[in-house]
Amino acid sequence: MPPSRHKPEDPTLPRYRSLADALRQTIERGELADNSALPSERDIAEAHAVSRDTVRKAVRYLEERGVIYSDQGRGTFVAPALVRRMSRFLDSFSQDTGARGDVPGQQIVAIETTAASMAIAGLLGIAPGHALIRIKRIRTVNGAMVGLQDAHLVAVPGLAVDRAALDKAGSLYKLLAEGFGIVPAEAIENLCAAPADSDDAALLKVERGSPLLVCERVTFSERRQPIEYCLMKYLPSYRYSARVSKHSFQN
Amino acid sequence: MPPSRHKPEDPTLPRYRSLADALRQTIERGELADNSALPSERDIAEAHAVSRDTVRKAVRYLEERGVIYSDQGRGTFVAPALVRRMSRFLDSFSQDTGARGDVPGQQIVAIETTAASMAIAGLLGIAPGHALIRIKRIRTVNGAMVGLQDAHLVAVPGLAVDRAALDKAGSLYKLLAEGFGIVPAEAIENLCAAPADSDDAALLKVERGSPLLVCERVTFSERRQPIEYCLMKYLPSYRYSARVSKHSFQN
DNA sequence: TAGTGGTCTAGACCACTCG
DNA sequence: GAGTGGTCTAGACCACTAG
Repeated sequence: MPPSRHKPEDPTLPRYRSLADALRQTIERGELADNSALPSERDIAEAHAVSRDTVRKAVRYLEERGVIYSDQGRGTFVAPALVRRMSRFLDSFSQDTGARGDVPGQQIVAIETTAASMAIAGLLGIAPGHALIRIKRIRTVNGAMVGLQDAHLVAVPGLAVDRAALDKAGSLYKLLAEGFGIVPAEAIENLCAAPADSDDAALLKVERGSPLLVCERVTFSERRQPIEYCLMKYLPSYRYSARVSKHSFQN
Repeated sequence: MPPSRHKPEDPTLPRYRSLADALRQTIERGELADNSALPSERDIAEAHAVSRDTVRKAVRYLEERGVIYSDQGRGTFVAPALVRRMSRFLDSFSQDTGARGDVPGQQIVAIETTAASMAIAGLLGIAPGHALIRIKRIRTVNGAMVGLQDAHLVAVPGLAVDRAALDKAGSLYKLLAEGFGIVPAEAIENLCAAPADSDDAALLKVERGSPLLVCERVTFSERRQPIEYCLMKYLPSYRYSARVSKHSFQN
């Protein structure tokens, strides 16, 4: 058994993840220009004393995240910075904007218990009238208002959300994860434009009828149980970003 | 060598893809309920006379598309229909709406050659003033107007787009692929709400200032060369859908 | 023709879940 | 403890690209 000189920072991290992190760092350090070729998978395997299959896992991991791309028969290449920086992930508003170097904030408008309407019940796969915890907030970035979030949590025994706990956690998802072990794994989102109604206008301090970006989200737990329905309305200053890849399509 | 009863419809399709298609069909036929467990990977491997690794590739393929999900130590399960039907893919407007059973259409407003502004040049990684082919269209679904698309193609030798060819192909991406071998592989998108300006208002027959969903897209070829910048403005009736997964995030 | 990524195999061990 | 998915290996062959 050849002694591996590979020293994973986190001993629990699988080898292909360590390798992927190492490769990503090499790229982000600027040692490889955009669209330049990485060493071949066989060379990387030898250099890091791992099997080629492990290299392929690392390569695939980075490819899914838009960091590199492979061409059969040609090689593997560094994705242009514009693509590399982009990756759409399920994340709380707080982490999402935090990752851009901005400071997220919130003003809690209301927390109340309600009953699910037919529309929301249908989306969440629960019975109409099922208890929901509704959390309405104004979101801010660097102190400036950017939009409203109206979350409807599926009430489950033991789940309780109050102002103090939410303020302390700063993020609803963080509170759910750390306080109740509820971890979002997947979500579907639906976006469209819509005019501000009187409530929106009052809260966001814009005129009634002015344009808002409306995003509806249904979030699922790791076991694909519906967690929440969230209706978000953002001012025009807010940007929603996505990376779309051909591989997501079936051919 | 045990005789495999597996008969791939397309002989060029890799085994894991055939297997994935077979599994997907089993699910879509309704033989497996939402959140019910699939057979274990080892059982599937034996049943289909392939190695477990091939099964894992098929499982992963479907997992990425939101069709199934795996839990370590528990098993692999059918994703709920709501998630299953959702997958965001890079596609032409035509295929995108066609996949929903609607009939896409277009009215070509203008096709002209322009010079890249600094803003667009920066996004596309080309020099300001570089030639662009601008294609402005009104998009329709089932005959009803849904929005505007203003595409700016990076001009390359031999590339020519005219009304007749575009009308015939029906889709710009189809024309690019079949006519010029230019195949989009990846794109980044940026969405926000904005009020209609006078041009938008006139073309879309709405009032000036009424809300539109604005989507900016930069598309890249398989070799990550910028292909186009496209500015899209949609009426509130248009829905943009996305599936967001935790796996896209780095932890 | 040489080198690349893409697929496939057979086997091993680990981490996790659950009865 | 039995069964599951997750990782890893070593080797093989294929499909494709390029000089």
